[in-house]
Amino acid sequence: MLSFTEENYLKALVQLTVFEEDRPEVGVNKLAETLTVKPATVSDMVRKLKDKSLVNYEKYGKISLTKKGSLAGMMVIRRHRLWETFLHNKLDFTWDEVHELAEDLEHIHSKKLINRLDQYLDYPEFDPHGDAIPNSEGEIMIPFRKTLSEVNEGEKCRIVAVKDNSTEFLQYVDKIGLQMQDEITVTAKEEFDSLTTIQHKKNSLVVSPKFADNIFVICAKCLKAKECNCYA
Amino acid sequence: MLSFTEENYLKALVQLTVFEEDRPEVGVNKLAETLTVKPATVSDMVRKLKDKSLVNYEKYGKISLTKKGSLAGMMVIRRHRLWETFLHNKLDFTWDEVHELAEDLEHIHSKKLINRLDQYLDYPEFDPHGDAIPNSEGEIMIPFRKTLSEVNEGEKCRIVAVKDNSTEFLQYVDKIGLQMQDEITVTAKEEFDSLTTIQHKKNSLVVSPKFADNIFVICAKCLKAKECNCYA
DNA sequence: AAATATAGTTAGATAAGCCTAACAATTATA
DNA sequence: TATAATTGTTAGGCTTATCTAACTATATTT
Repeated sequence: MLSFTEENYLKALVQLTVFEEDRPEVGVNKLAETLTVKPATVSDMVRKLKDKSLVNYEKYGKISLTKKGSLAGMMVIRRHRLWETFLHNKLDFTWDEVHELAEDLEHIHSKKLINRLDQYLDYPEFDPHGDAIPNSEGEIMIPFRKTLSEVNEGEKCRIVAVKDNSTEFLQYVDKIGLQMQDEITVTAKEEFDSLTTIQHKKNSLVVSPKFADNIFVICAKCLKAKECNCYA
Repeated sequence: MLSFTEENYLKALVQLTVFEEDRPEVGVNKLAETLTVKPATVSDMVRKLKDKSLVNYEKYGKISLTKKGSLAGMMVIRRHRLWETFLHNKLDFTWDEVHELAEDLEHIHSKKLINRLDQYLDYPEFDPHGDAIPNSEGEIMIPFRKTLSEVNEGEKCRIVAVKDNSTEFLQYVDKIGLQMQDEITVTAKEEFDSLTTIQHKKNSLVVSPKFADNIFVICAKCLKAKECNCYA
């Protein structure tokens, strides 16, 4: 049985090596930063995870997940995202409130519980932030998507997810009126200060690069995104 | 913020001093036994709880809850019983499965979460085992009830709760066909071996004293039980 | 009241997770 | 390539929650 802490290490590793970066390995410092602990702590812990065959690691080398570790991490993410969906869909929590609560709920281990919850929610594919929910085998759809920053001028796209799950960011998205599945068009990209202007419904909005980096979209051109899905 | 462990100590103390015994204090050994830890461990922990003003305690004395400790313990029990009700009513878990899962869920602290859950469940008064659920102020109805063992020969009563929440006991109750709110009549009490014979629907059942001690009933005579309720 | 039994305490250990401070290895750069 | 910067490791400490073993206080019984 994995501890609360071990699970958080594995979850962070999945996030860093599967979701965020394309390289399936990560250094001690990066992991420490993600978990807001000191590198010394990670050094110790990674040795422990290696002993349990959850990660591959050699002194002074990079950290990567074994199949076992990856599955365990993926299950934590499955639980997290299912609870988020429950809180949002059934208990009417706003999308900026659910992440923090799910940080605790994700550590409840019962497989039966989580599968019942999945059923109760009618097998949702995405959580309230637009992230795919791994299935009970730990497989996840990786949708073909990019950040708003990567969209070319003139292109039309659909907002499908957010990268940053912080309250501050999510409330800001609410404030300017954007919602998941909304269609937008990039009308201008300013070279000088990297501001992006988008057309959304009847309004024209100007967003910062920091903002645009944290919005995931699927472009009109590849709306057959479903066909591009793959499993991690 | 209380730790997982501290909460379990407080919960056990509420159970021992409010629900089970009438004396509002308990010894180190008894508490240790309840928590399945060694008395030495309790000795240490109780000192820590005293420092936090959660219990009253003097060396070699008895342990009792302060108002603060009692409220905290009651909230753990509220969370436990609401989660049990959720698991049973919404996720279709059987009554013998819910206790164990709720042991983990009860430690999720968010007051907002638990109050939303309460609302979602339509403010249930009792959990699946017939135990009253403390309200958001930590108040609880103590129903006027007794164990089946205490019922006199010839008396009619209604099953309202079980004392033992173990899978084994609950499955046994299921097996012999008893359900909460069922009416039964004590038709015989054998002096020699303390077996109790009850009439239940069309059947006559013989139950052991161990069994009868773990079934709570309200007698026909005092069916105005609601009027006898008090708050702890 | 003395002897015994029960109940409770203390001291010293251990394991998990974290820290700081000092050091070592690796990588980048002049 | 030598030096500097970055990255990672080790040693030693701290806290929480637990244990065992030895001891002490209180309660019961003869």
